Amino acid sequence: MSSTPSAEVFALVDGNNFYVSCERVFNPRLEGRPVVVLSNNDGVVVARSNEARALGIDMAIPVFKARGLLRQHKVVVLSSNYTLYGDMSQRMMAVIGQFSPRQEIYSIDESFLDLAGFGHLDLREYGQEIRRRVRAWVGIPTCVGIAPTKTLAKLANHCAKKRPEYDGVCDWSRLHPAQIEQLLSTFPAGDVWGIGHRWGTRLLAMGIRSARDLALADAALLRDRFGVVMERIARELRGISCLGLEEVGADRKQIVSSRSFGRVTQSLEDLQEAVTQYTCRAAEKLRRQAGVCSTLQVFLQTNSYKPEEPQYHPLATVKLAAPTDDSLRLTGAALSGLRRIYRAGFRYIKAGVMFTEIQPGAVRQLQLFGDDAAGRAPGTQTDARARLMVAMDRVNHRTGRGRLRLASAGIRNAWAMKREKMTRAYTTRWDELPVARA
DNA sequence: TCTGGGGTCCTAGGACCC
DNA sequence: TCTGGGGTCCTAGGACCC
Repeated sequence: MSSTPSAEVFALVDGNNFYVSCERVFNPRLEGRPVVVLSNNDGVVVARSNEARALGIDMAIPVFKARGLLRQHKVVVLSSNYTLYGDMSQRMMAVIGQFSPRQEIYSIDESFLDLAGFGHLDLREYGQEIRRRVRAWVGIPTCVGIAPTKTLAKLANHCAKKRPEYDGVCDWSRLHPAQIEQLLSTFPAGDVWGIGHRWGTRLLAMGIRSARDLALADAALLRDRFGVVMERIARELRGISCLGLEEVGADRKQIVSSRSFGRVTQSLEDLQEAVTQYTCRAAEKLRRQAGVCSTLQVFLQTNSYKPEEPQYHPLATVKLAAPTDDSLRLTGAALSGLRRIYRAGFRYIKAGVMFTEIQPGAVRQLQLFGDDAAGRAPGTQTDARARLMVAMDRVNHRTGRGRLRLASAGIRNAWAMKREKMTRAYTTRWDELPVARA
């Protein structure tokens, strides 16, 4: 594939089977065994060891569908320990960051490095050094893909992982044109970064099967049928860099807190408890990034896996009088939205709260007609509230989430997520997990 | 019986304005 | 027969990612 020479060089470093690898660091007996890690609610498989993958356990498969395979092969089943994975991620990213002045942390287990200007080095050897250091210092096995565009770096990373001859590092620029040809033509278009299930199917229908087909496809046609995103992907496959490194850990533009219930509920009281808790959780995240929010959304969902039941997926948008990070105000707004959309007679399985229109707290607009203008010294009540929020966050951080909570969060929480089933056989493993301490 | 949660970006279409 | 046109803002929804 001919490509316009690009001055850019990206490395994509990612942890192999990251969640499983984190567990193995603290429990070496898991080495060599099939292991899966489940989603937050023990609902679906979100990580698999190579051994589990070889057994045909698919990613994102619901646990109840995989139960037979899991039992038959004595697969070790673990609930997610996001505290552990988050901590391991930070350590891993810090080590990887030593290898370039510019790093983008793309996800919990993936990081792009800017290696432009490192041309004097043997980048394959450099990649091996990254792998060795992360393995030695953090304990996580990684693979490295190096290429002139991020999309190709992802593809190279995939090759590094799947083809033993690369020994964990694939440097695109060191491949012969014939090798590149061969790699691209055997790589399914649907597996290219940015092509999901829907687009993959549509591409197939157009006769575009491989990454090579996609790279060679007519750009105007792609743009017309799919939009600029697809056009960019095709260009990136041709070696033309369209996606830059996004270095700054930008603040979230939206914050979501939502969760499925342990069992369906029809009661407004249950929903009020849930919405209160989700709003407070989102507000904590908002304060952590020192942001304020002026619009939020509340949504409810019935179980769409049961089409025979009446379906209702309402969404309410609530604008606040002034941007705020105050849990009480935000909860008041969320509950008013909830009352607007709640209808009796539906079996709700999930609720959620989404903060949108987030801005930095430093530029917060003063409320013209509100607490501050009500005859008190400016800022008095606002400041007291802010101090209360800080205190609440501190207590909850130290003593566990939800220790201090609003009354409307409730105590009974009959709807709360349960783990009874999955954990029946493996609940003890929680206790067996050594706890990582900084 | 049992199907995750938290993000981003882009686009189409309606409302509104001049 | 024929019913302005263009810009902007907002929202909902669709697609993708891990």
